[in-house]
Amino acid sequence: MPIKDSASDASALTNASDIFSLIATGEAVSRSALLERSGLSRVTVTQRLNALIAADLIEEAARTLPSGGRPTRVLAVNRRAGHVLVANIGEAHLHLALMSPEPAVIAQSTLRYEVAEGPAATLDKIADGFRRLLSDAGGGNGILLGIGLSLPAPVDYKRGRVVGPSIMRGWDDVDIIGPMVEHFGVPVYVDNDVNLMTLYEYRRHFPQADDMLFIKVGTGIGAGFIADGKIFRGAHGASGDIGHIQFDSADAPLCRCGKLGCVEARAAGWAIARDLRTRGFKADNARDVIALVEQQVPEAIMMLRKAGRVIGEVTADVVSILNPGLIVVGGTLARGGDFLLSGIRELVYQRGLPLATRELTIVLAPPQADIALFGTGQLVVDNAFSPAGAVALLNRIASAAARSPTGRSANGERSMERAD
Amino acid sequence: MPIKDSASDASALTNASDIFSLIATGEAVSRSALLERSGLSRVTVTQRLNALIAADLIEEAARTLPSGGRPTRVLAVNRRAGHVLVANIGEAHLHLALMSPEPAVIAQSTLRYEVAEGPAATLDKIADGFRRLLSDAGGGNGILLGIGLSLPAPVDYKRGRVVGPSIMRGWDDVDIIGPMVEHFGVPVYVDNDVNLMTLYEYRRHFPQADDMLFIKVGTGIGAGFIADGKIFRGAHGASGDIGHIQFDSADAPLCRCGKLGCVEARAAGWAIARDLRTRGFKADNARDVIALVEQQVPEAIMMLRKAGRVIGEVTADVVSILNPGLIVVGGTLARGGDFLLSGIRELVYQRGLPLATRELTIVLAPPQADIALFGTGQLVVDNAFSPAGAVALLNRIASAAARSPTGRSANGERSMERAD
DNA sequence: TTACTTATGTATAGAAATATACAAAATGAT
DNA sequence: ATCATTTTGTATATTTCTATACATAAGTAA
Repeated sequence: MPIKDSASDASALTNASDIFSLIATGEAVSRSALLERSGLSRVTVTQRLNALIAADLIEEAARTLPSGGRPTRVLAVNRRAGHVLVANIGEAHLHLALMSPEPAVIAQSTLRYEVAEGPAATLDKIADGFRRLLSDAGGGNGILLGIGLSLPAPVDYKRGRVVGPSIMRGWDDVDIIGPMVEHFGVPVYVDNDVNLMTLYEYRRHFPQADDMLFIKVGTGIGAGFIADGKIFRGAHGASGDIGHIQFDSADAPLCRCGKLGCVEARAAGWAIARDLRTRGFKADNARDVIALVEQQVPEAIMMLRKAGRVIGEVTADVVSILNPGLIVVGGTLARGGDFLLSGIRELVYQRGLPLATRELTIVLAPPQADIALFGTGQLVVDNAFSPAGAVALLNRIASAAARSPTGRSANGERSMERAD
Repeated sequence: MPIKDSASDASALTNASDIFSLIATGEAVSRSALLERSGLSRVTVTQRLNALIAADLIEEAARTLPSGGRPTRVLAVNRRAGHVLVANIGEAHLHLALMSPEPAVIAQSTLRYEVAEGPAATLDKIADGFRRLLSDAGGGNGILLGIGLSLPAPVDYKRGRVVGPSIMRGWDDVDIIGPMVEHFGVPVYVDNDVNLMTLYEYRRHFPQADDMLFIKVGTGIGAGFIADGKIFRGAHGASGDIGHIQFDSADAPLCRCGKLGCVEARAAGWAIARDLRTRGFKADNARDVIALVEQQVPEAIMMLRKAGRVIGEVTADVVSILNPGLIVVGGTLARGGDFLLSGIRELVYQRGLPLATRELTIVLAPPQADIALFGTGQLVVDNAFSPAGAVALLNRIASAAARSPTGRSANGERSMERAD
């Protein structure tokens, strides 16, 4: 009865979201793990899993796990099953990428732009860039899982909007998700770049940490926080704004935010560059500072050390308040290594209570470019593979299949073959 | 077929945890809401709900909700279905209570004790006190939902142990849950008192807030934080330790923790009492300070105002880091009202970025004694009524019924009556 | 090779949940 | 009083899931 078969297959597929999510999030990598974690019966798991495999969403990996008996077959999301589109909006350029679910870059492009262009034109430019990436890459692989945008501003994540005045002039409270959904009809996520860097460091390098503080020390200073495995965003998406915590002192420098004595004005890339310029060096931003440090210029090294202690002071406060188990220091100035880190460590261990610091690890982020972009990809994939996201995804696939009566997927025959 | 009926009833009851949890947490108060929220069919919801009503766990409230048609019947947990036992361990006394699920006190007692007695003897003393409360109250109502302990020390909530050196000398890393479970065979929860005060303020007075910061200003200073509706506890349960954040200054006072310039040493009840004594007043703790403030003693008022500004300084940092939407100030010194609050407000709005403070509300906690004790009851009830807790609870009820073949509950007849 | 172990698939009967349809109840509005 | 409206209960046939049992697969260790 081929008709009934394909009907039950389709329902098995849309009901397979729990199975899919367990595999995709790595919570269960084998059939037996699926049985345990899902609480479903062996028959049901087998049936749903077969539907996922027939639809080419899940595949058996080549490797197996030793078990003492028959080796466990490892299940994984088919990396050609889907892709994501991400954009990192900087101050002077847009960095776009088509990514696989790992996430890894399939294709990318960089576009010039200025904040002055405003949100509508910029979002159109991004949509155009996305379409070009897709067509250049032959349409990508499989289904478009979702779209992500990284912005250098506070973002109300739930509403997907920039909140408050920021570098992104003209974007305050502008709807970003709406236009992008209209263009592509897939889930769209928007977040602050530091949050996304934090997410990527966590998921890629420190997945075992439950709580993690990420400190970005670049031209500006910001922090992101992972609590209980999730990004902590605060009430209005403005959490982690440690750059503008003030310290009193006689010579408190003026910050670009207009206040006196902010951490940024004492320790950010722009502040160090400012101080180096007064000493006759040529330096405009964090990259110039690091270049001087790498040339072993004593003044630059001294200032980086001093910046470390300033950041350490505020980090000690953060440690008292949040009690993280791990602190990861990234951003351009983190390339300065121990010159930056030693000062942070010094102040944190000096000021923190023994309890909060006795099992605290402070490390440098492994050097890697474009962390925010990868983090954006990770965010989209995490959402697509979450239980709720998986439901939506499989519904999307099912309705797409219903519209094109040529078959459920590119592999209609294969599913027939399996169904027998 | 009465035999089959009662068997299917029993299975309907243990499967009813999802329904129970929805009602108990207030997520669904009517049958139609249950249908929507659970995603189950009408028949299934009706069957499970009947099992819960037959077991006297859920009842129909007298009031109904207008709907335009037939009024909606309101469902609620039968307040006589269960009770909790809670203990607040202070520095010189144990405060025990038997509570209903609201939570409201059914019976209570206060026992003298000293920290020097050590954990084993203290836990025995608590268990004895609990048993006396139970027998005095005629065994409480219904099933014992769980037990909760509030401690004036950092607690690793997941492990249920005090972590690090603290006022609770001798308790570091001692198993608390094990002995109590052995005594009573029910779930046991242990948490820090400030966290529990935070939980109660949130659930009772500000349930609509997603993110909330609670600052306790008493003899000591501490903070608790609600993130996304849950207590945020940090990696080792030491989050919220704002009392020992340091500010540099020429005259930095010595803190009882051994460091210089801590917030506590400048603004806590013990520090104000210390300063009042040097001026010839008699004051030992926060209560004495408030007594002087209420007598309009100018020096006391001045010092409370100053303390407010110190707390405001550290609160401004917390706001930058966490970006809460609501700050609630409680503890003994909060009875000082605006004398304390104005300084906090002043510094927070002065130092915080516009974005973080533009929708920030800072309020006093409504005066109420024993908030920590109520918070402990709330914690136990919240856990018992959570989806996972409801599963365990109903299993416990089912196995208790299986052991006593006289009936599922005290109301066997009634369930028969309903079954027909 | 053979025995042992764990992983995995499937047939069958039975249990549980659903969809659908209808009926009855309880209120306000006309 | 009658009607419209919403809530709530239940009977029926059907679908879906489970439990149980058995069979087979694919390694390791003797």
